[in-house]
Amino acid sequence: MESSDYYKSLHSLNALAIRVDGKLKDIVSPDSLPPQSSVQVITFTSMEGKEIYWHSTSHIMAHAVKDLFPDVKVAIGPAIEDGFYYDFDKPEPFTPDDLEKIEKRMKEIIKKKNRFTSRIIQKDEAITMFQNAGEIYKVELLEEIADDFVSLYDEGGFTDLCRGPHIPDTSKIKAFKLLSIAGAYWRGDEKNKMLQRIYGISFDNKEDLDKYLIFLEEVKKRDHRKLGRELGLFSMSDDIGSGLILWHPNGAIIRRTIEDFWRNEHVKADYKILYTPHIARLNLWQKSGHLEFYSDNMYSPMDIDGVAYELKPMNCPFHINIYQSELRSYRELPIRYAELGTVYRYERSGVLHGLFRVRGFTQDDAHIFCREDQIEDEILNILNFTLFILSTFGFDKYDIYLSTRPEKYVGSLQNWDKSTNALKKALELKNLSYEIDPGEGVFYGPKIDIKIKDALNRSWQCSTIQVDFNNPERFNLVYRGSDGKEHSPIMIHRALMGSLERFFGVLIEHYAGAFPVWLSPVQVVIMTIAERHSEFASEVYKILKESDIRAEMDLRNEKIGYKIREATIKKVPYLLLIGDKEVSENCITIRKRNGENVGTFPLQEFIKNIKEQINNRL
RNA sequence: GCCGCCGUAGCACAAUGGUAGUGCGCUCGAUUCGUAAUCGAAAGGUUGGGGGUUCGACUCCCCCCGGUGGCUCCA
Repeated sequence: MESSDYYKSLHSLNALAIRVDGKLKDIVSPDSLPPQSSVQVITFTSMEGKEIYWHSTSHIMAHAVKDLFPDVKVAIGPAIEDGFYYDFDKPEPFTPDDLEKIEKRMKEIIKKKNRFTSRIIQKDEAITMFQNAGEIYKVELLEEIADDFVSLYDEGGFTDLCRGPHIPDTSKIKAFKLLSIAGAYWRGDEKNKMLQRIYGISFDNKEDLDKYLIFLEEVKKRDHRKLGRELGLFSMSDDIGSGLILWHPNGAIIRRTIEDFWRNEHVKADYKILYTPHIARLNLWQKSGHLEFYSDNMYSPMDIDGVAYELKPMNCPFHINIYQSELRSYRELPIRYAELGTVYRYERSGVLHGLFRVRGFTQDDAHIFCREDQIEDEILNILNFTLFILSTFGFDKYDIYLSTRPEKYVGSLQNWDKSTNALKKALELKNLSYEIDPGEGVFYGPKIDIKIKDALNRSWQCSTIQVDFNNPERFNLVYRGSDGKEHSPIMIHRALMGSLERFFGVLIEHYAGAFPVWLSPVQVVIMTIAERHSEFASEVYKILKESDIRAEMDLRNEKIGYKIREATIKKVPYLLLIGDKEVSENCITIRKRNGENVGTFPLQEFIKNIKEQINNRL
């Protein structure tokens, strides 16, 4: 929640009743009430109201910090998606040691069963109070509040400017943990002073905390940077540079498989596949407006024979150029150009993160040029196509956002309304629930962002569908209509996976490195018990290769247990064991990476089976 | 970019300012052993780079490079 929102509705809270599991637990009554007082009832059942627990815990943390470091100034401390934080202004950095001390002090406060009480006071009175206490950040917040009254919450002598609500008393926190310390700008603005933020989480029982800590362990285990190295998928190198990805053989196999699938499906969906250069003359970027609107993300131009060229941060101008290479008729539309286009964008060093945020990446980009009357159908098509592609990779849950007109925009209000409604209508036709992100559209048009949810229910921004009024105008795009006159086409940008790099990173974490068979770099490892089985194993290998199955052989003079362990760690879906029995019966024994011993079968039966899985993209 | 933390062999990690080590992996040798680690040997390092303090620096200080947790931004 934005800090401004956070305090915006301070005035609406005059008194608070708290119910837990339907039973009235507490009424927090203010000492003084403005004339128009009312009672707000908050009902929550145990951790259903976890934000309230988290918010209350952040107060307790701030209380503990003030106890231990009286000179620290407190800023804000809200509940967030996973836990809470509080920002502090303290000259010396907090150390991990300090975290332990703070935790210890928090436990003492919790034990005291301090009641959370609220009171409403005059804003001016509050300002004086916080000014006297030296709490300059609270004063700054207070000064922005329009109302005459504000609410304060107190717990054991720690008083904070706060809208509430809170748990009845500190003892309701049964388990908590402080997780990390990080820098954060006051009010999120880098022009402001950097404060120290402590993150934490809390629960009303210990088991849930343990579960959460296990979840964090699982997140660590799935980290694509760790798995990327262990499985030979990708790397980055100091010699090459930050944010630039080397795709190793196993990663490259997965990428190629994704690309082949992507291209085939695009051809089926009547897209034309393009290839375009990585650099273009600076003039082009001037014309497209990128130089004006996007230069912060672009690299310095290079000089080629006295002409300035620029590394491409986007593919659109190239596709537009191809559109313009001929006169277009209304009969041709929609024209759908798709490209796995590699772009380079400057990203600040601090934001780079594995495959999730890089400086060179390949977008699964497409630009659709259509008539106004086709826009709804096209968006619906794209939406269907997106959901199909995503579900193929096991993503069936999404958060969808519709971003509307920002303050700085190009195009007519009429166009904005029309296309925003088209996006809305498509979402509603598909019966997809979405949230509106007001003012978060791109300057050139509204967009739909789809955040996919992975196996751990974490959200990732990948797909985006954007309507563009800017480029058709800047490049003066036209088509000849049935009336014989020139018309301006609508342009839609879309990326389904977003970028191959980020999508790959998400895939790695989603599957925890255990890719489905069709994506697995190595689908089968054939392993022998003893050296006398090598010949038979080689025959099996040859047949599998001929069947287009990605197989490897392990003929080493090692124990079978060792070979199994190694292949299992590499997350190879099928292990084929070959010993005396298999040779004499002319079959193979199958073991899966999850440890399941499937049994002994004729090779052809296995091939038929695995091919079926691969063809069905399982 | 900013704040904090980190940088030691391919990987994971040790080493109160006093000779740089362990495990895994790699290489070699032995073992031919049926469902997650056979035994042994050897190789492998200007401790990210530069400068300083010190008789002596992996260790302390400064600058740079890179990574990392966040802030902001985003595919």
